[in-house]
Amino acid sequence: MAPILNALDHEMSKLSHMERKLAERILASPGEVIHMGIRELAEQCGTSPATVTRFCKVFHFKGFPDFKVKLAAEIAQSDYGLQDGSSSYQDIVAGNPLSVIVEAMQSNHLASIRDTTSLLNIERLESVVDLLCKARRIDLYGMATSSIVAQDFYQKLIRIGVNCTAFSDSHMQITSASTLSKGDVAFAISYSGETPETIDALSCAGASGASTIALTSYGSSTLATNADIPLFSSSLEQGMRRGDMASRIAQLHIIDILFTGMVSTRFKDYIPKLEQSYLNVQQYRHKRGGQMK
Amino acid sequence: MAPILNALDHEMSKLSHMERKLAERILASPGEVIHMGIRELAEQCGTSPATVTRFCKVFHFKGFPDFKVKLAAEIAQSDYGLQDGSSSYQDIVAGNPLSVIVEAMQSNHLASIRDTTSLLNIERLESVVDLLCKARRIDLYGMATSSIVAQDFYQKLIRIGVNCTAFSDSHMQITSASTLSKGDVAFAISYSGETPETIDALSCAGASGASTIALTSYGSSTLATNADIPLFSSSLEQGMRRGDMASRIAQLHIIDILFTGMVSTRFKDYIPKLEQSYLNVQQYRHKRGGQMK
DNA sequence: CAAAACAAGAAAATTATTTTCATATTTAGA
DNA sequence: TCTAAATATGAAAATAATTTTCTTGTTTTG
Repeated sequence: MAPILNALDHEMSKLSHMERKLAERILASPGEVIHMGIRELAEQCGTSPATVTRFCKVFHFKGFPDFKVKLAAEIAQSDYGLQDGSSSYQDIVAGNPLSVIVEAMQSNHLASIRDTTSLLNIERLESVVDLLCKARRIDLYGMATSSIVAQDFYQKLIRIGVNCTAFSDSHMQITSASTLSKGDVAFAISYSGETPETIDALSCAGASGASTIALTSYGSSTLATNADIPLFSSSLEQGMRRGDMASRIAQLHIIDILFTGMVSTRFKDYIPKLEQSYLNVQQYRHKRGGQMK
Repeated sequence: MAPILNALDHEMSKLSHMERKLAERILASPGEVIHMGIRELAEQCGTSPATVTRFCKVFHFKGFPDFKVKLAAEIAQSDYGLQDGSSSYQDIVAGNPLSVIVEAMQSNHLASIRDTTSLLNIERLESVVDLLCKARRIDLYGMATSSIVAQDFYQKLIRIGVNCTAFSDSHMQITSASTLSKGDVAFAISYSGETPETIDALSCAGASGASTIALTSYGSSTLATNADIPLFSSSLEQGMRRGDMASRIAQLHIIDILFTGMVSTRFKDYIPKLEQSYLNVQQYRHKRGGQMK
């Protein structure tokens, strides 16, 4: 599966002192090594370029550049392998070089999307899509980070002519919620599921007769319990305070599924509007560009 | 699926005669090209090494060796993907059942994050993180979908006490841009890289003396060309009008990396602020909850 | 305890890549 | 149409990267 890195590890005992240092460095972060020069790698291992070249030849590569290209290919493949199975969330701590952050972030976001997808309940999603399609009016509630997700959904829905509004002001949320009635939908978003403003708004909407949907991180939360239909994004390990980054990506993933589901089931109604809104923006731009010249 | 080869194909019309020959040769058998020297490739295309180097820079690579390593990684990925067929971007069409949509969406979002990560230039990211950390003031520009990304970044930066603002109003963008000066940073976001309002704002910011950063989809665009430092998220096949969904996820992925990079390099300055802002929100809520009961 | 074998770096040689510069070609404007 | 500017391109110089050679010091072995 990973012939090169495997070989480095396995042949470790047969290598000389400096060669072992090289092998260790490469195994530690191969992703970094493929972007290094021979001089740089040698320095980092307290050795000389000559030794690096010899090292590459020991493993039957033409030279260092050849080694890099082959290693890059191997890494790309094994990164891909992450897709099936091992999903681990990495916490990010002080002083990490950017290359480590990039890898950790990729790993977190991939895991987050995968985990969220596997938690999805198709039937429940279908009910939500159906409710949203039939809704006379849709209210979106979300504070802080979750307001970003709400705004995103809002922009999408507007483009297909759905009557909806996104609120991040807690007073406006409640005000709007109290004017909803049967056939309307309130859609509340909260990472923790414990944001009091959002809980209040959704409860109020439910009391007014609207259907209520909650999108929160997986686990029993007040918001999810109060909703007619709860949807869940994957939750990260507790205490990872910076973990709402992956969660937001997962929530947007769900939003995309819901939106695409709406467009797909009501193709004939929505697609022309989507095309039209796209073209209108283009045309407006063109006109403006012409005027400016 | 294959951002580099895709870009070569897609940008073909914008390339010059010799550059097109190069693109064609590379597309014909990329697997061969990654094992060639610059001289060899030049010869096979009846051109000079100089043109090859320039060609690589057009596509924002550091140089020919950098191009080879990145291409090797991409080929390895797509080869692997062919085995289970799940790695390509899927377009979503009418009447698809939700289960298909869910799978397609997962595939798209995963591919988007992986592709974007593989395109990242660590040194460039480091420069951006450095600029952002040292900035006296940061302006964020983005229209429509991109304003969501800008808002997201804004919320993060505010939490660590950075002096910044996110604009989606084109007049405000320009107004603010013209008041920037040396030591300030303008950060523009656009999926297409051709949003006129955003281009104007970034140019204006540059003229005012600020450092300019662009975040766009991969490929040569006006916005990227005008920026001091361009950053790229992976681009989808043309014509996939609903494709900005994956792009937005990829852009948020980059924002997360930048933000985490800032926090990580300036741990001592930022973390206390981050903790404090978190605790303050909690405390405020608790107080409010008490009063209401 | 020598002689052979090996490891490893310094520096030279080679090779690869990038940049500069001069020239040819195309494009845009008068 | 002609000229000026912009662009494209290759030759060659400059730079950088890599490999090889040569030397030295170390370990191993008889």
